[in-house]
Amino acid sequence: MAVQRKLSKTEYESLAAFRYALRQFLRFSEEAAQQAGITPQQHQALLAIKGFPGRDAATVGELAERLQLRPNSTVELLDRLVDLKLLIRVPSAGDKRQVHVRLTASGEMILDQLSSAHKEQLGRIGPGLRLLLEELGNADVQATIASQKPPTTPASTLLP
Amino acid sequence: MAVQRKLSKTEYESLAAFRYALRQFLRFSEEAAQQAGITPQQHQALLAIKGFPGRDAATVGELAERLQLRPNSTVELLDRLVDLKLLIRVPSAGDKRQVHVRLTASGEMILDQLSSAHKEQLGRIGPGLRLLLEELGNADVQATIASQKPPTTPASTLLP
DNA sequence: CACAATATGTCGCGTAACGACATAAGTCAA
DNA sequence: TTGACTTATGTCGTTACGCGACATATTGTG
Repeated sequence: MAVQRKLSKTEYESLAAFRYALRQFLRFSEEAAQQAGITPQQHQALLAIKGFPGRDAATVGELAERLQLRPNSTVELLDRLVDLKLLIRVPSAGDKRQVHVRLTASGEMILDQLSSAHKEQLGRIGPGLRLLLEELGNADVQATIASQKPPTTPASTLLP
Repeated sequence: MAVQRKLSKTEYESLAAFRYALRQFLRFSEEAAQQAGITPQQHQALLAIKGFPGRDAATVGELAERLQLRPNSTVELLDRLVDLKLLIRVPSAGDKRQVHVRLTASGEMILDQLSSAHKEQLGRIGPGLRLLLEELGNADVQATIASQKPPTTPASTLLP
């Protein structure tokens, strides 16, 4: 299938607006993590563990997938969190190659605080993000090719 | 206003699922950029320029805001893109402190290719992301505090 | 006109993620 | 059982991005 080329100016603006919103959210997240005394990556790891579907622990491999990191990078990230006493390694009962990882009380506190802040922030910006995504989904292929007929007013121009 | 604490397991899972989806998208984006021969950051810069609202050029400061980077970091990023001949600096007509930046033909080609791929991908994952955001927005504060009554089945458990 | 504020640019540093490699534990077939 | 092969985790040196601190040029302001 050939890649469809020649996007309209409006589509570029929509894509850019989406990334801008994403970066703003990630910046908020980074600053929140820093204020909590950890790095953004450490925050992500804590959340991936506590928020693992159906469990509140996970193996290194599972976290590597959820964080989209190489397994060895994940090990290094977890090492730092263990040093901070925010999580502990738990030898797996079954497969002894695996190592489970679980939050400590300190880890839970920090994650709780950060997650509350993030939930609030997502409540604020969520609707805007959804609008941007909808706008990108509605991409009128006709107007895209012809680069004519301005499509429905882009949400990107409506946001602050 | 006091930060609301004690999130439910479901809320942690929703937050984690959202970040997982985000990371998957960003990973896709990173790989697409690499295959196009540039770094993810360079791709973001090209998009921010071409997708700047109302213009197809921007100043360093404007890009710093849109990319959520420090101005000096932005300069370095732009330097690399100029080296690659993907964009050019244009002295500002008015304020001579400012420097505008614009894509070259090569830059346009690469961005066009990448943007098409991203538009496709967002068409695929957009609906899932919107569901996750809606789920996070609907956060039933009642159930959150009591940590009881499983809320509406989380979209995170429905996705592949 | 002095002086503060703004915009861009330079340099050295800290660090996160990676690739390449190492080790331990499980699996499977003959 | 043994041996070969795979999987899971961990170690180490390298690379590159973003940053803080600082420098320069232009603009605004009293």
